[in-house]
Amino acid sequence: MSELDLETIAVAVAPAEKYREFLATKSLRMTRERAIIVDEVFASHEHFDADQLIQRLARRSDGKRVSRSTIYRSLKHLEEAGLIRKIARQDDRDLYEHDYGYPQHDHLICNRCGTLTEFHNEQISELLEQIARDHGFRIEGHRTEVYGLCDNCCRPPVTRPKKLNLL
Amino acid sequence: MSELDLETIAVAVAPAEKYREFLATKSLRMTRERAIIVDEVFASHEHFDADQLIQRLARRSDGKRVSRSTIYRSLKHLEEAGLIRKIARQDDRDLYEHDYGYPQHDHLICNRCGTLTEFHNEQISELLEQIARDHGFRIEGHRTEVYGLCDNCCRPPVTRPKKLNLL
DNA sequence: GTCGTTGCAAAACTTTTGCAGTTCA
DNA sequence: TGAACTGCAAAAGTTTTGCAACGAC
Repeated sequence: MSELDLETIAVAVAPAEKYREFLATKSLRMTRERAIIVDEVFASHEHFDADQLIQRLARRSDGKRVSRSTIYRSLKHLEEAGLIRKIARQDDRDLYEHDYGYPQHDHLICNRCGTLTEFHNEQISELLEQIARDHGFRIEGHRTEVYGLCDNCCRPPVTRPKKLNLL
Repeated sequence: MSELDLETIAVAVAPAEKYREFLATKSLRMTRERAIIVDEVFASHEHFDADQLIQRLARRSDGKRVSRSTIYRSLKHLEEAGLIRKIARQDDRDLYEHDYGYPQHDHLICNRCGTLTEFHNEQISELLEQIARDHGFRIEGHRTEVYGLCDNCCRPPVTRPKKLNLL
């Protein structure tokens, strides 16, 4: 099984604080709603889409509800602030992941079960840098999505005929 | 300036013919509309989105109009048939490019002007193969998008303030 | 007090779908 | 002839926006 082999990197300030700084630079305000959202976004390291975040916020027992519009508006901010980034589209929705306090990485995406596996490879980054240089291009970021079948899905089905279990 | 340094590869059959074969395998029919669409899609090698294709078809002087629904339906077929593929999202629309008669490649995408520059690098493919192997993952394809500023956009602006011209 | 912000409902947009009539094989 | 196809209009689904009330600084 492929395990997550990346580690969280040390960050100078918490996401909420970084968000606050970002807001300050644009003369925007840290509101109750924005605090709730950045909290919830960084409460779990899973990738998520807008709808899932809306669900998670609706499920909170503390009644800290935030409207759909505000969530969409905040996702834009968080992306602009470099706290999260879009990684792909899945089921016609934009998928986000943490971009702050987490090293650059790419994804293996299973065409059958949708599982995302993260990986990091420095050589690829170096090659891309080289290629960009050759084209007079200044890299700000990249996204590599590898599609195919994950470990689980390219094995023969685990639910074999009973007969085989007896062999 | 970065020029397109990829060449069209020889293909055994024309796109329209390949489409016909695909349709045959699914007991579908080659209709007047489908012929018009595959023709128009392969008339130019530029990447495009559904709306642009609709515009191009609407602009045809021969009056070969095709409805929006049929175009969307055909794009799905063409993708499934391996004739085109989605390369990214731009302006909230799926962007397509030719996938038949054209070698695998990736893109440098300018964050400012949106220009797409194609490149191909075999070493990256090999690295990805290696990484996939390590994870028990079977690659079916990949997409690498490099974001940043293209050659043009990372130079100082050519249209300077008038004052500077007088210095 | 001044703006920025929120929530709501409505709008905007791309893409999909149901259906009646049409066409291909 | 019959199943597949088209075009239309309507629907679906996500994301955005106008606006009046509200809240941060």
